[in-house]
Amino acid sequence: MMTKPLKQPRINTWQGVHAEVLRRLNARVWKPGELLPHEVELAAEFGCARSTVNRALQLIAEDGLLERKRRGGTRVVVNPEHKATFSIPVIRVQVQQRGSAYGYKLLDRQIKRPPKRVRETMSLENKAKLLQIRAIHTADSRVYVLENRWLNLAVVPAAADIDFSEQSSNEWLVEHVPVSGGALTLSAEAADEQQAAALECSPGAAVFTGERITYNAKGAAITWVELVYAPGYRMNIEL
Amino acid sequence: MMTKPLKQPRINTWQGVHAEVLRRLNARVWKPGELLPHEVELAAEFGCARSTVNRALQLIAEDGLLERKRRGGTRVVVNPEHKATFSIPVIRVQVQQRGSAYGYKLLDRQIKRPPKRVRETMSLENKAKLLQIRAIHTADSRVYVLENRWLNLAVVPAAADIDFSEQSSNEWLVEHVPVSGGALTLSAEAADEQQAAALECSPGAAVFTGERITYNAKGAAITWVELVYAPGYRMNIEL
DNA sequence: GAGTGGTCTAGACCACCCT
DNA sequence: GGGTGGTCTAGACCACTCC
Repeated sequence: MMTKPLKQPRINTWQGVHAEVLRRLNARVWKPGELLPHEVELAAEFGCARSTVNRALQLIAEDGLLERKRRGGTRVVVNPEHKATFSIPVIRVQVQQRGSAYGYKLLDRQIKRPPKRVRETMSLENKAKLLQIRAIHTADSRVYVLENRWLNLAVVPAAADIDFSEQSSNEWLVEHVPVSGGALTLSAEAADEQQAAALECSPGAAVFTGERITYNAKGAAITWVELVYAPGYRMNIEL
Repeated sequence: MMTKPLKQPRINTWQGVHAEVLRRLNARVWKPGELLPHEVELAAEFGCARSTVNRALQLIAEDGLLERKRRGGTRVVVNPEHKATFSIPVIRVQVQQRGSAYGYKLLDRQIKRPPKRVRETMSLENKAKLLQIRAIHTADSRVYVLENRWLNLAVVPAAADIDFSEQSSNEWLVEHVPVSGGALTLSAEAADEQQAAALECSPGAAVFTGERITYNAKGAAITWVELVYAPGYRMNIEL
C-alpha cells in the first residue's frame, strides 16, 4: 500500500507551480491564515527543485496572497489586498492608442516663483524660481488635457535652452532626464475660469485631475505637473 | 599590462547588480537604444553567476527600463513608461490608516434587474437579476464614500443569506470570494441629486468616482461596484 | 539552537529569433 | 544555424526568527 499517490504528473516549471498553488488557494485547499508545507516538501510533491517552488511562491507573495517569514514558513494572507500595476504613457501615446490624431500647443513659458503649494510639495526655498510651462494636448482637434508644469532648472539646467513649442515638456523629460521615483495624486476638481477657457467647458465642470511630482536618483525634485483632463475623461486600469 | 582592471569589488548579489545597472543607466553609460553586454560578459565583469545577473536584469526589464529578446540581447528602452503599483485596501482600512474612526451604514438592499450599463459591463442576460447594495462608509462621522454595488448571485449564491447591515459587502467579499481579475475605471463626475443627498454636498459638485468590476477564476463577473467619494477626496499613489 | 526562507553557484538544456 | 535569454537542477551557505 502506498500512502501517497505517485501518479501525479511532474510540475517542474515555475509557471506550473504558480498556477497550481493559486488553484489550491482559490479552492481553499490551504485556507486563509493557514501555513503551507515547506518549500522542500512542495518541491518533493511536485517533483521539482526547491528553487522552482521558491520562485513561484515569491511571486505570489509579491501579489499579496501569501506572507513568508524566515523561520515562520509561508502563510495564507487572511484579507488580501488587491494590487494593480499600471503604466503612465506619454500623453501623445495615450491619445494615439485611442486611435485619435494628436496635437500639442504651448500656451505659456516663463521663469518665476511658484505658488506656495508647489514650493512646499517640491521642498524648495522661498526664493527659488522655476520654469513654468502651460500647454494643451489635443485629440482629433479637441482639447484632451491641460498641462501646467513647474520645472526645477537647478536640477535640469538643460531645459532652459528648450522652448517646448514643438516637443512637449512631457516627452522631452522622458527622453532626457532619468527619473527614480515620485508620487501621483488623483482627484476630481471643479474647473476654474482659466481652466474652463482652456478646456472649452463651463466653469465649475467636474474635471479629472492628476498631480505628479518626480525625483531624480539623489532625491531632488525634478518637476511638478498638474494635468487637468477635459470633462468625460476616464482612466482605465486592469487589475 | 592588463587590459581590464581586476581590482573592482565583486558584485555577487542580485541587489548589487540591480543597483549597479540602474546607476549605469542613469549615468548614460549605456544609452537609450543601445545594447547591453551579454549576461555572460556582465557576470564575468561583476564576478558572479549568470543567474544572478539574469535576475537583476529581468527585474529591471519588468520595470520597463530594459527590453530583452532571446536572440537580440538586452537593449535600453528609449522612452521608458512610468510604472506604478498600488493596492486597493478595504475601505475600513483606508479610513483607519488616515487615523479616523470608521463607520458603516447600509442604505438599501434588494434584488432586481440592473441598469443597462451594468448589465453590459458584466456581460449578463437581459432578464438576469442581481443583488443591489447601497451603503455609506464614514470617517469620523462624516460621509467618506457612497457605495453602489451589484452582486451576481449566480456566481456567489452564499451572498443571498447575508444582510450586510453589520459587515460591508466590501469586506465580506474579500473574506469569502477569491478574485482573479478585474478592471477599475476612475473619473470625475458631477454629483446627481441622490448622490448629493447621501454625500451631504450640493448637486453638481465634483466627485471622484471609481467603478470596479471583478471576475472569478472562470472569468465570470462577480460584482460591479461604483464608489463615489465625498468632495475633496484625493487618491495617492507612490511611483 | 534549529528550522525556515533567501540567495548564490556552476552547469545544463531549451526556445526563440535574427541572419 | 547559431547566439541570446529563459529556466531547471542540485547543492551549498547564510540570515532571520521563533522556541
